[in-house]
Amino acid sequence: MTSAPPEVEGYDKYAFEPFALTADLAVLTVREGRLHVLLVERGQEPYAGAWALPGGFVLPEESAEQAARRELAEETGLSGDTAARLHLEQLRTYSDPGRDPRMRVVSVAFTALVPDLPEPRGGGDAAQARWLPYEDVRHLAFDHDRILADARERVGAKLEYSCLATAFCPAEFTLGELRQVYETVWGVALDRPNFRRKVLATPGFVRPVEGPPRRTGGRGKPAALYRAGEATALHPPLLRPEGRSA
Amino acid sequence: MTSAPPEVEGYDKYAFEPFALTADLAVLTVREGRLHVLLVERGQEPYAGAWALPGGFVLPEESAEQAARRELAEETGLSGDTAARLHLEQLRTYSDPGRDPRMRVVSVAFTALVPDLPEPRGGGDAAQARWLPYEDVRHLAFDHDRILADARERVGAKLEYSCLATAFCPAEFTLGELRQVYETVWGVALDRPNFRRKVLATPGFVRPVEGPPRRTGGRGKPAALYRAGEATALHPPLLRPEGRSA
DNA sequence: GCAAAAGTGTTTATATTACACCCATGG
DNA sequence: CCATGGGTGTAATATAAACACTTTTGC
Repeated sequence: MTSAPPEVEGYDKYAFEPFALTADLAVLTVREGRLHVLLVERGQEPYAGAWALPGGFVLPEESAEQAARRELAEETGLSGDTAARLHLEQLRTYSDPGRDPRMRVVSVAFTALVPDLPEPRGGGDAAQARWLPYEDVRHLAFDHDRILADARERVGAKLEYSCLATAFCPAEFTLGELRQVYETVWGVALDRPNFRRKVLATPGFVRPVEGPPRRTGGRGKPAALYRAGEATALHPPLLRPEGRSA
Repeated sequence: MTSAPPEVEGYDKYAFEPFALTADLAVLTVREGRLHVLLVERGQEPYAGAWALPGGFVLPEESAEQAARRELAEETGLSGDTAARLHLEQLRTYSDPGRDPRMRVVSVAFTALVPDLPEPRGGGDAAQARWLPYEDVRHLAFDHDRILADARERVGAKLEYSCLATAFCPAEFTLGELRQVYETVWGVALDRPNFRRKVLATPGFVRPVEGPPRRTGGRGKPAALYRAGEATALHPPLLRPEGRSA
């Protein structure tokens, strides 16, 4: 229910301790066989000089998701057009009192899965923005360590039963690249032939690219190219060998 | 990132349009083979007289989850102790500008799965509180129709790969009751023998109750009793016949 | 006895797993 | 020609689905 604020009956917006709302992003990508996270170096207190997830305050006329896209474009130099098309997913909201020393700040966290992008340039409030390997990340500002860990867990689980993995790939990709996404996020090796059959047996997961141009990931035989299909769910799911879920 | 609010550098908490934060709950139960939702009738404008999800404002020293438990206890007459033990799960946050006509209100929505409880008594801001069959619910206040639909979808998906279904059951339950949870939420009939094997084959899903007392759900042969086990994930998952996922 | 639900067994289909093997390319 | 990754085939195993049958209760 959404009745009037406590201690107030006449909707006096300023009569109670205000909340600030931020949108923070865990932007993940697979680069050189390792999971990477987009981080910014904070330019001001608190936590000046520390690494943090990109994000910022939600403006009065924005939804949290709009704010997330805007902040991402501002802080990384992505074009607004690219940011508008990104796969963004709401992760959860962090509302513990005291998570920001200045005032009551509630953060709506998002997860973004992106293909390997060019190195970002800093901008906005961020002193600099960089991709860092997930394993090397420690001691982020605020409760961002926890947010990042939650994002990683969620992504690992969603790969099992959704077609999300294609979001890590460029528009056209080989099945080897797609498999590498799973292997990187799950940290296991998958059987190549079985992976291929599984993916191709799922209607709408990937669609072969017509023109028989082929491309190689480096060495070896050139592979057929695919695009992401229209399906979003995976049935039956692709379970990881030593499975866990959310 | 969480730098200073826009248009402000000195952390003047009152210099920008304030947000209010609410916690709203989709409390679901299975009753007489149908999914039911706990709703309250609004006692004041806006939407006075309309049905809404229980919930209310997050207080300055609370997290959203604490607020959700407190509001649930207040509005339904559940003991604070019961509310403290409920299975509560954050669903998502709704932040569209304009979702509340009075001011900028952001809602953190939770889903609660509860066993068949006694009819609630109204309290707090609510004129009355009632269980209503999910299928009959329409035209809730604010964007609560959407929140409720999201909650239902999430619960249906989570039954597949988590042990959540036991949250709908009382402390001791029969496998028939557990199966009815699945059948009700998914709207399909499940094969009894196969369901039984599947549940018993999952370590930690249910634990048999020692004393061989047995109980019947109504007619038929008395069934063995079980308690919820310590497992939270289901591996491999229990897929619904005509599957979908989140 | 009959209906209803529990519980056991069995058969068949489908999915997963673990390999062996050939193909095309770069160096 | 050999290392590397793409792609095909196949047999062994595990899981899921369908259904027949016995048991125990209330009425």
